[in-house]
Amino acid sequence: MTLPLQACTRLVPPCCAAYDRAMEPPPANIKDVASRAGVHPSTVSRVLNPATRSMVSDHLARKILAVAEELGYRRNPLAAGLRTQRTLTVGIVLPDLTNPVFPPIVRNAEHTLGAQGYSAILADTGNRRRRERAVIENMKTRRVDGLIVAAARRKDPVVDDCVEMGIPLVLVNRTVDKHHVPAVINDDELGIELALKHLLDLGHRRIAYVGGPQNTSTGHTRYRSFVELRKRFGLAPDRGLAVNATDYKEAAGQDALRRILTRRRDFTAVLAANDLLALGCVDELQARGLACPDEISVTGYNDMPFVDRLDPPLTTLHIPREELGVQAANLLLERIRQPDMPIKQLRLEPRIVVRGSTAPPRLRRDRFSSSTGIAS
Amino acid sequence: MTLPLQACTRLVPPCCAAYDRAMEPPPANIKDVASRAGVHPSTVSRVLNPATRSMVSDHLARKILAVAEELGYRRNPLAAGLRTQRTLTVGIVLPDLTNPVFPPIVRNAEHTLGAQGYSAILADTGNRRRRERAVIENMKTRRVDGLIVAAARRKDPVVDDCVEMGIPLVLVNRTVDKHHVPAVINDDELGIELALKHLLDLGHRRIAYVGGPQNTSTGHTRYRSFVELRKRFGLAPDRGLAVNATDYKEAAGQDALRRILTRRRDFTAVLAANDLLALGCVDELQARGLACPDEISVTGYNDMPFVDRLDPPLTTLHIPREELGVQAANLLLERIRQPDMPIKQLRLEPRIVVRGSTAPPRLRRDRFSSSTGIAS
DNA sequence: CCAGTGTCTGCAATCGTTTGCAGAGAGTAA
DNA sequence: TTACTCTCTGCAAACGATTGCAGACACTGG
Repeated sequence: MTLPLQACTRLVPPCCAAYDRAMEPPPANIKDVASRAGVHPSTVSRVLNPATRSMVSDHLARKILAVAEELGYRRNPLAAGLRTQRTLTVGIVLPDLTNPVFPPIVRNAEHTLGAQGYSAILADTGNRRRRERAVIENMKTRRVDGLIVAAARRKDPVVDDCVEMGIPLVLVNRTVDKHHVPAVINDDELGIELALKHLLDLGHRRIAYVGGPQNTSTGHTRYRSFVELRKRFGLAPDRGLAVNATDYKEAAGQDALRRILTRRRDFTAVLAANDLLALGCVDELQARGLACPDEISVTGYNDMPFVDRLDPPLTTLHIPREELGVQAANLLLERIRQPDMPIKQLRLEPRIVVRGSTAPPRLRRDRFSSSTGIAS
Repeated sequence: MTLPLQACTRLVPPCCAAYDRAMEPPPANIKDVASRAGVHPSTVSRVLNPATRSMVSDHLARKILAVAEELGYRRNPLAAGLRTQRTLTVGIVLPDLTNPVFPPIVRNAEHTLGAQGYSAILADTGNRRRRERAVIENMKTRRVDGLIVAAARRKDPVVDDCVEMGIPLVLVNRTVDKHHVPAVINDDELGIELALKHLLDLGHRRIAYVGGPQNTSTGHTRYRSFVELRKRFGLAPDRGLAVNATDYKEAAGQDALRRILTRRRDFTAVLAANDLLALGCVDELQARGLACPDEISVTGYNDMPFVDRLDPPLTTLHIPREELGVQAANLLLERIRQPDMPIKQLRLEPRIVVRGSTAPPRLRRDRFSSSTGIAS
């Protein structure tokens, strides 16, 4: 006869686990509950798992639940995850948490995930591809059940890998060029149309465009929409009035507008692809002594928190940030639970919020022609 | 003789694990590496673990590493965590991610943790105690190695529990009344002193105070500092000019100032305990047609992103947000690795940033006396 | 009384690592 | 040759839960 398998000496954990240093006993085990209730661990497991709960008689189940409660039993997610390959954990990957667009999305995603028992592990890539790859790799080895990615590029091999490996994944805010990746994004075409219409309605005709990085779907779509909508609205194409920034940051926006201003000064409005870019534009105008909106109007995109209190208050496109987070989370949960559902893409509608940074154009011929001689 | 223990049929995982649906083989495990290298799994484990690496001969180690590389082996953190009781995971608990103070803290904390192999589980309590308890409970059952808590109340039983259980924990931004909890906070006394001095230097004498919730350490300390510093600077105590808001939000700040304004109108400046409160104050002034800073100056606290571009640009106290995150993370790592080190509290110094919301006071006697009759 | 049916519970293997212990083997000294 | 060290590697028992399988048991109908 070999050693008894269940020699009941609970080994003290090998290293300095937290409860090792306190007086606390180790948290109760499924085995503890079982022996206290006089049943087998497997029965306890079945009672505690909603899906198998019906397998055990009501009377016994009630008793087991009582004992579990009494002992303060908590399921160990590591052990369970090891066995089931499910961790009730999802990864959230952001390009830049300090961009005020993202906190509301993250917050709402986290809430709705949490309500279903999922925890969110967060990573900020700082807009760097290397880091994106690294954090997603890390999340994969941590066996997350799914990913919410807000940092996607249009061509994103990391995302492709995840899709190929069958890891449930939902893109939010930005998407990739390939179809068939679930995503919750904004209707950027509509957004640009609203902004452009607004400017046209005010009477602007020469409208500059400061776009976002073309390797993001938002940057690309907004730019393309701008170009096409100009055509549709009967404006002549005018390449010189559009510059795409390399980054969704103020400095990049300022830089882009500066590049436009070095060659042209005959526009009366700037349509920016993002609030931060718009702020950069406002900075550049200010630096050159051009009044906004009196001389040049500016519009943004995203309606970040606090842009309503800026000087001037920014006319921009409001996107349903909370909704983006909630929907992304729900879509992900759906994919986790039913991986074979057809792939959904949600496109949420922005609405324009008119504030102080836009106004009808004023004739600036004089100023333009007089300043043109000394333009650097 | 019983069944051979290592019957080599890898069981297909019971449920629809990700790689189950793709063509991918299951990721290599330590046993695969071992058999491919012709050694025992334990040897592989020792090679892969830096602490035990020296136990195995260099030659063999090199070979094993090569095989691991070749098979694309990745340690399974669930299994390792189950065994070692360490998860390389820490929880970050926030009161409100949409408060712009927190993203930079989180971001930097996450980065420095990530550099050491730790992942961050994020939870936003929405400022609710119930949720705080719930998320921390959840993190504990997930066996996080430590916690960074930015949502602490002055009396916080949840925090006490963690400390008592010996779970490594670091408070950030806010602390608790009890001593001996590691924390990285601001020197609020200094901050209030700088703000008050600034206002005094400008010539203000009747200074209202809009404070934060008194159940937070920041709210409490800033209020107390304000009261004491008034005394120290020779101003008579004046209870009627100070109101503490119930929340660090604009609406609460506006409300607080409204309450002051119903009884008093003889102050020339408002010192707010937080930027959001300050914004609320500005709103209230605006609503009453009182010009800021011409009639009443306002100061904030935190130097949130974008308050420099507001109308008016907010005079406020800049806190080293990035530093807060980095230091909190480092302090936590230190505590995780050396739980018996003496407890540290870091107090970082704010500096004042003077902007457009403060100006010298103007005599408003006339206005005050004329309006006092019709004050609601 | 027996066979058949259905419900409930227990058994034991398994997920992938870690680690105390012991044994294998090489080397040295007597 | 024997005994004794010392270094390195293997063994096997954990960690805590899940689950396919089969057995126990009660009950029914013939």
